Amino acid sequence: MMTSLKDVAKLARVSPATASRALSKPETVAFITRERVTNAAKQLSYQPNVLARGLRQRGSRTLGAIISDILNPGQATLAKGIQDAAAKRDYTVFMFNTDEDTEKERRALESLRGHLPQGLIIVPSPGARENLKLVSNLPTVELDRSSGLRDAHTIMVDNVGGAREAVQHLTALGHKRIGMIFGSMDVSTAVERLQGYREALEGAGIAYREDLVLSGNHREEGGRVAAHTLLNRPAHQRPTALFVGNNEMTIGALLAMRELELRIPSDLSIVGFDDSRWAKLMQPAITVVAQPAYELAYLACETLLNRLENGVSHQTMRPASIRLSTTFIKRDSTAPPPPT
Amino acid sequence: MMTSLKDVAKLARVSPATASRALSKPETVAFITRERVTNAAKQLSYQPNVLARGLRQRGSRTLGAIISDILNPGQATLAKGIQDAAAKRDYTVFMFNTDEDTEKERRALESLRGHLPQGLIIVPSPGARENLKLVSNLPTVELDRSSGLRDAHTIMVDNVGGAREAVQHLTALGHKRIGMIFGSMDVSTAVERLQGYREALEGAGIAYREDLVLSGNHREEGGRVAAHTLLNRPAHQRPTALFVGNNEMTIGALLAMRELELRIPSDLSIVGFDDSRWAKLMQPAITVVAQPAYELAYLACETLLNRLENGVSHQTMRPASIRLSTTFIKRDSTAPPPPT
DNA sequence: CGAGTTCCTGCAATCGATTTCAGTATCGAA
DNA sequence: TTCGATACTGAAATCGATTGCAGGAACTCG
Repeated sequence: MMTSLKDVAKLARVSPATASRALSKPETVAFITRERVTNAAKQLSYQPNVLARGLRQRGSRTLGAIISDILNPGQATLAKGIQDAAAKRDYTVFMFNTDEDTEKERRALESLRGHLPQGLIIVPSPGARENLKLVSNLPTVELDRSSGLRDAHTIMVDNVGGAREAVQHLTALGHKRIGMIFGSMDVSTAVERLQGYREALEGAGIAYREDLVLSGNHREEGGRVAAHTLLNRPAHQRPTALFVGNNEMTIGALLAMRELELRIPSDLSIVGFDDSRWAKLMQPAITVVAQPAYELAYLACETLLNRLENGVSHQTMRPASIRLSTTFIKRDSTAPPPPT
Repeated sequence: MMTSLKDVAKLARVSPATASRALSKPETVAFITRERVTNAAKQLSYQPNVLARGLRQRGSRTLGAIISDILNPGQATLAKGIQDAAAKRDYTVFMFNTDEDTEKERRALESLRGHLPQGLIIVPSPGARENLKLVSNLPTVELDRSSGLRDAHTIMVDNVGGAREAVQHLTALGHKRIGMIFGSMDVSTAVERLQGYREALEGAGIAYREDLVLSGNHREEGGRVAAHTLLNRPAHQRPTALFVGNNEMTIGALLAMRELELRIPSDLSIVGFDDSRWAKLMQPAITVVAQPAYELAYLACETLLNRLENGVSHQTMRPASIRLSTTFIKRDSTAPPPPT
């Protein structure tokens, strides 16, 4: 049913070769011939077969994108940014989800490989370093996190700075016992945010205490458990403020606080990482470190496409590492600590 | 340096033809030969070129999916359901976003067409009826909404029943003036939910009043404006309860109520359509009609794949229309109306 | 007018996997 | 021992678009 280039050529009374050139390299074909071909193509509503073209040209205008969890609004925003940027340059995207699962990531990469994408944008899972060997000569940009690969291009936010600013805000309010719930040690963003937390404490002359820092494993339930553990102590030992490393765990922390009947911000101040709809809808509205997720993803995709279209080899190009800065948004969930 | 089937064949000392058969139709090849081939394939970590295969077989194991807005958590859930179902059967998915824009939808379909997908799952935009002609012989399943095409397969929820149940809950509490914010008349779900609202009112012997029903155009801002208009009246004319047609508009309505300083549920009861994280996190938690979005999408994809693999022709198969039921979740945002 | 360009077009090869068709080897039965 | 059936294997065509190369026409310039 699909009309092929041969049909167009026949209708335009030229060879398939000429038809092909008329459509994709118009300047190499005489004006009048070109007209005949384009008309024929329009008349038959010809659509080139991407598979055939891709086979010959070794790769179609296709990108792979691997994100960690489409249900997380932040990641969904990344997905949208990638797609919009790709669509604008007339690329299509194969999108995969890993659910933070290294094995799923591997399968996604294998499946992707057969489609011969021109490039890859990935939010690397903890095991990405190994997995990415599967596609070692595919131009790749790492988004939001770093896999730790030596010559990778990465587009991330300034996690250290964002975390530092958040915790500085808390110390400036007079908090001394500030807890943190971070993701996990095998994800670079979590490590960096923890680093920012430590730097801010140090800057305020507050000693780092291991018992105030727990992993929440990036998920709501982990955040709830961690917060419960941190906060379920007598008032004089309990942290007076909490810094939470991502949006899902922040929800968990809020649930834990409700279970323990702690009030915000009178009993406890809280700052989250990642802004979201509900953060400003809550009462009180949650103070957060906002990330420019859409811009980040858009930029990652553009970076990749520029690299592809300039024909710069993956190998020779010096790895670029771009950091966008975060925005601190003060709302109503932070206040001076309760009087002792 | 993609390894091709020819390389595998050479290493296994067989012809490419045999190598191909050994991998895809094992029973037609002698055991010992098959072993040699599979070993060679593993050794070279051979990955078939989907483009070449797709070219020859006229179509790769690829599906198209078009959803309306990946940033809406409900739609993101649909995306995930589709992907999981497809991955389980070893299909890959081209995912597109329309942002409810008919023109974007058209471009997505055109782009998709060139990739020769085996099938399509679509959340139709208002203009889908026209756009879908572009791919008229592609097996298609409509998800969540109906385009109105005669012989379409659709997988939706029971919007009428869900809305009816929500409004019955309100009438049972004693509400008489119940407002509704619906999406728009050109989207089937919105029309059906409005229908359910009318049926529930009728069942309770309450007259339908046009001035209590406004369109919010599916978006947060539309919902806010509509709610503001409905609620900005003296207490004795103001609705005592509000039924909102989707999650985004519910957020808008909540913002409007905050602007007008109306308290939930003492001044006003509210029921939303679509459950979400924040609905149960809010204080008070919001009563909603929940949709089985993941199941819906998973089922849509399975339906499509079954149809494909049973080789049932698109034309002859009688159109299936599946409805899943919604779940009413009573939380704390509904209560009897304030005494007059 | 002839040689050298320039411009345009078509032939045929190519990408990688699948599949038809024909050919060889093996085995059982007569 | 020979014939036919069965089981495997390989050569070559095919899918649809692109592209290197060669050839013909037209045009320029001496």
